[in-house]
Formats: sequence, C-alpha cells, structure tokens
Amino acid sequence: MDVPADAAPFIPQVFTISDLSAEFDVTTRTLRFYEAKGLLEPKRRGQTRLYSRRDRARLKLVLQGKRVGFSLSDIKEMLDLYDLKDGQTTQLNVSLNRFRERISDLQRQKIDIEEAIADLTRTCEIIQGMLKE
Amino acid sequence: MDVPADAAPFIPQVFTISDLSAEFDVTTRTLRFYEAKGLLEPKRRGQTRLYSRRDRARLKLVLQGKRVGFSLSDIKEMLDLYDLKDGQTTQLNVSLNRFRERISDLQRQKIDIEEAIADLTRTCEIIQGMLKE
DNA sequence: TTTTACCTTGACGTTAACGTCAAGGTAAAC
DNA sequence: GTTTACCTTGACGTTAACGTCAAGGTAAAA
Repeated sequence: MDVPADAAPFIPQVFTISDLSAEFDVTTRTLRFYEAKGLLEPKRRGQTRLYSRRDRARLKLVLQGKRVGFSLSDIKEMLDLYDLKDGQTTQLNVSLNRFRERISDLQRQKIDIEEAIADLTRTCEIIQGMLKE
Repeated sequence: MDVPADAAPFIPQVFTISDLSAEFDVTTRTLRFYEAKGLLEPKRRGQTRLYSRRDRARLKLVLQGKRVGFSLSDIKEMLDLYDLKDGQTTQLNVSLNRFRERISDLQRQKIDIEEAIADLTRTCEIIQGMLKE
C-alpha cells in the first residue's frame, strides 16, 4: 500500500551479452553486429553491455524474422515501425502486407524447388536407364 | 567416296562470345568468368574467343545445373568427370549420387519453406484478429 | 598477485557470382 | 580516315551476415 509508485522493480531482468548469446545460440559477434545495425540498443554499465527485456524480446523477433526469410534491414524497418507507438492500425497493416508479400515469395520459391526436383528426378531416371545397359 | 577421312568439316559451327551471350541471355562478363573458372575453354583467333559446339554444350549444362541449384564448382567437378572418357559407369554413378543428394537438399528446403509459410500465415491471422477490434 | 575468464572497439577477411570501370586493340562500314 | 561496334585484359566493387584477429580493459578466483 505504501510502496511508492516509482519504486524500482526488484526483478530488473537484465542480461549480459553472454546470457543472450547462450540463450539464443548466437555468437557475441552477432549481438554486437545487430546493435551496429540498430536492431538492439543495450545500455552500458561502464563498458559492458546490459540488455533489457525489451532487447531480449527484440532479439527474439529478429531471429523469428530471419527464420522466415526476412533480411535484417526488413526486420529493422518492421521493428522501427512498432516503436512509433501511434497509428497502431497502420503499422499492423504495413506489416501484414509485408508478411503477405513474403508468403507470395515463398510460394514462388516452393514452385521453383518443385520444378528443380522434377528436373533432377527426370535426369536421374535417364541416367538409371543408361546404367541398365 | 574419295573424301579423305580427315577432311575438315564444312560446318565448323563456332560461336563468338556475343553469339552465346545472346543465345543464352548471359553477359559476356559471365562467359569470361566461366572461362576463368575452367568451365569453358574457347580457342582464340588472335585475341578473340571462339567457342566450339562443345563449349556451347557445356554452357548449356552449366546453366541447367545452376537452375537446379548447383554451385559453379559443383558443376565444374561434374563436367570434369565427364571429360575423363573412361569408367563411364563410375562417372554416371557419381553424378547420380550428386543429383540425389541435391534432391534431398531441395526436399529439405521445401519443408523449411512450407514451415515458414505456415508461420507467416498464422501470424497474419493473429494480426487480422487484432485489426478486427 | 597472477591467472583466468569475459568484456570492449576496430579493422580487415570471407563467399559467390558476377558488375563496373579503365584503357586499349581490331575491323568493317561509311 | 574516322566513326562505330565489338573485342581484349585487369583490377576493383558489390551484397549479406557475420568471422577472425589484434590489442587492450576489468574483475573475480586461486
């Protein structure tokens, strides 16, 4: 009841570079690289980086984005969009379109791969035919 | 009947760099690059490159190989294999295995893409849900 | 107190498949 | 003869996403 509203939380939840490195299985170099690219913005304690929960959440999003094939600059743009706290709907629509474009790309790639598989399969059959002689 | 067996053919079928460039829609830079990589070996008339039908056939194979996702060095290895005119069967088996490995890779990739599509689709649905509010 | 471990910045290296000049040679057409 | 077109080699540039030193700072443990 008497706890001041601005009392510092007792679970600050900050992370070192090696914490995140270990948790997400990326190198420290990668984390510094993401910072240089503006994807993360850890504070410093002296020289040492201190990552907040927000940084951690962002990192998670970066890695998710990479998994589905977005480039780092794509991801940065989207993260930056979400930082503009206004016009939520607009932001969501922008990202929605991004995602849909990416889905189209992926479907195109899938077709290409299927064609390549068909090509190679046919070629294999021809070679097998030759080997039967 | 009296034509000597070693008579030069009257249809030499040689090609200039721009012939091939136009026919296969690749730049001349690309053709020189492939030569530097040992994929093509055109003769020279003075300075100028003269591509034989064999070069043309090789180029065709290179482009086919690229289409199904082989690297240039993969392709070079396979082309070189076919140049060793002995042990045909062995060569064919080697390539057959290569092709099958590539097919496996592609199938793996296809699965990855399908997963990414599923991920993105799910995310889109979530966003759409948020937008309905 | 020295070792050990972890942290920092900075700068250059890597890979693939060419692109892009630069600087010049040749050759046919006008 | 000069313009136009095409050819040559050589060398450096590009892109992405980090990797790999180098050289040094700090701090806790032995």
